[in-house]
Amino acid sequence: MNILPALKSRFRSALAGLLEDRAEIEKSLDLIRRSQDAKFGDYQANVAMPLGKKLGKPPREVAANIIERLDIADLCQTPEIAGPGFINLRVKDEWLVERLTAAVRDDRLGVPQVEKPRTYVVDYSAPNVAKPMHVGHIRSTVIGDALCRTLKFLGHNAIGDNHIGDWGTQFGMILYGYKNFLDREAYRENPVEELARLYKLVRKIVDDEKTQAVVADRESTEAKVLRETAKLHAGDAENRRLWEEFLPACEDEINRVYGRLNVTFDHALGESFYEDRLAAVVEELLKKGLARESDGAICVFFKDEKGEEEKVPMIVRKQDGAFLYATTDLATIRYRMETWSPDAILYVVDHRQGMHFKHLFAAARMLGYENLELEHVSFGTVLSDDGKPFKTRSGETVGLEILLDEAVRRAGEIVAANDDAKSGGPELSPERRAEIAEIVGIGALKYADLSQNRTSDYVFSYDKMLAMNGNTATYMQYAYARVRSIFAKGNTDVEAMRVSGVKISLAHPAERALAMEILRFSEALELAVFDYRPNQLTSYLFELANRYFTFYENCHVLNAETDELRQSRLLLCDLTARTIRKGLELLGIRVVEKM
RNA sequence: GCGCCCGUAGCUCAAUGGAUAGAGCAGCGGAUUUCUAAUCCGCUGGUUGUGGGUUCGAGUCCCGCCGGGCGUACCA
Repeated sequence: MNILPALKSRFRSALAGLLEDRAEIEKSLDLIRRSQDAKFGDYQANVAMPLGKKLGKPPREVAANIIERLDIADLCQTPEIAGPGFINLRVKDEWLVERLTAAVRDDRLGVPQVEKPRTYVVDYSAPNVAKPMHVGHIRSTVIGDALCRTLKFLGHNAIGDNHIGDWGTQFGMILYGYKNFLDREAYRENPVEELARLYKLVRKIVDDEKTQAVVADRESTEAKVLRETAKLHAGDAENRRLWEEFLPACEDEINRVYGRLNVTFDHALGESFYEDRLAAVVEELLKKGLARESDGAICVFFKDEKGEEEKVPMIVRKQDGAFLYATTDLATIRYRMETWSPDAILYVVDHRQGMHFKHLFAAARMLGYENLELEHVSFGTVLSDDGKPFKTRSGETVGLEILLDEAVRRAGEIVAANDDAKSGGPELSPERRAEIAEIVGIGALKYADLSQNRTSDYVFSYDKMLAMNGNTATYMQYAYARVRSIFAKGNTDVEAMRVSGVKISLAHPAERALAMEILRFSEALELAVFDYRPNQLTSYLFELANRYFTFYENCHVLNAETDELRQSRLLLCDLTARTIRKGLELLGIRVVEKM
């Protein structure tokens, strides 16, 4: 058992004599946390202050009562009462050593599987296949993938589903463009590029018409686009044939990007998959009296807090009979419930769609999905350094691959410069350098996003993400490579060492601090999953790498005073390397042995 | 207008209602016959936009104000 659960277990027993209500006890246990400052010990229990009020006693007295009942001597040194009633706890070194020894031989590094696995559907990335992926897809893709991996590692049944946009208006744009502006030669050579050009062209025409006075007796391009979409949805043979022709090429394109990003999905059930389930959703809403016709559209209206009807409804069928993403999303919830009956569905989608999800979730509850946790895991916008949404100088959105290429190019420069500067001369071949640059560059891009609190906007900067200092993937990958190089230099048989039964020593404060952090890995994972914030994991890894380097400066490994100490420190190195590697793996970031 | 989100060090950002609000960058000062210095150690830097309230305790919760972003009926 890890530190925090162990502490909670002891406090649970101690509090049982003081409090009747089990729920109250569990609530109190949440107030046991890691100390912010080492001088207050390793962990602190803040339970006595609120309890003091409830029991009508001074908090310090309550704290003393709790300590009296606490059976913790094997785990901690004598608890101390401080300030208004904090209980400070310092874990015994013997206990840490015991846990570390267990972790050394454990593939999971001592991280337990959850006792009650839940089933999660994680809905992330969801690009429109009709247009190339761009900067706006990074966050959803990267955060969703990391959450999915972490949930799985903790023992949950997590299902990653890429709800790709393969059925909406954007296909109407392409169909219209194909029929009116196609460059056959270009299409034959690179269909995806030509379709992307057509999409942008039609999009521009539609947008331009909106700012100009449209000639009244002429149908707008937007209307023509919508008609192509409607024809596709109605089963028009030609549009259907074109759709089937376009789709595979578009999918190959996005899959190539996922390959580079090291992102995977369990399913990729796009909007078109739900095509024949949409009408039934609308019918059910009508039948149950949840939806009604308004201005020719079928709408679900919601009540606000005062019980008054909100002005803006959720439209599930348009005047022209076409369905919208609200309809698709409802059909998708139903399908997911029928197929996987999940406990939760997480939508990793940017914050601007907040109202859509508020409506969607309300509608889902009205349809009877009341025990299903529906979560909009929202995130902010990617900005450039002028504080405005990240665009090219001409105002266009930036293609995702251009970003990847530039990050990799810059990483390549850094890798080459470092290798050239090595005291023994360069040790990496040009091919190896290129492989490392790809891993470092893409890792930097992903980590920069994941290390940010997802709810806020963030400023995109190559310099920041590839910085060699600070909370970056580069720093973490470097720490990993440094640890691994010790094994290479020392000709260490790591596998043999793990089963050798060497006793780990924590005599030096830097050793102990590192050990403590290694054992906190599962805590960090639980925090990351608790409110779906991978930055909890990156913060942990940064702290771990920091403590490793402090250890590295203070505690010589290969030239340790005795062989036992050398073995002990090698084990700490091994645990550090494995924890960094596993942590980065859960973020979808790879490591290299040399850089 | 209404709704949602945000405002923390010069800059970029952390901080499940807990002790003296933390990092990185930038600035200043140290450490290298190196286990890869892409490192480490120290210093400087704050009325957490603002005014109230709740609480033993507020950056965090509630209300007002100021400033910013986003959304607001047939795109997603």
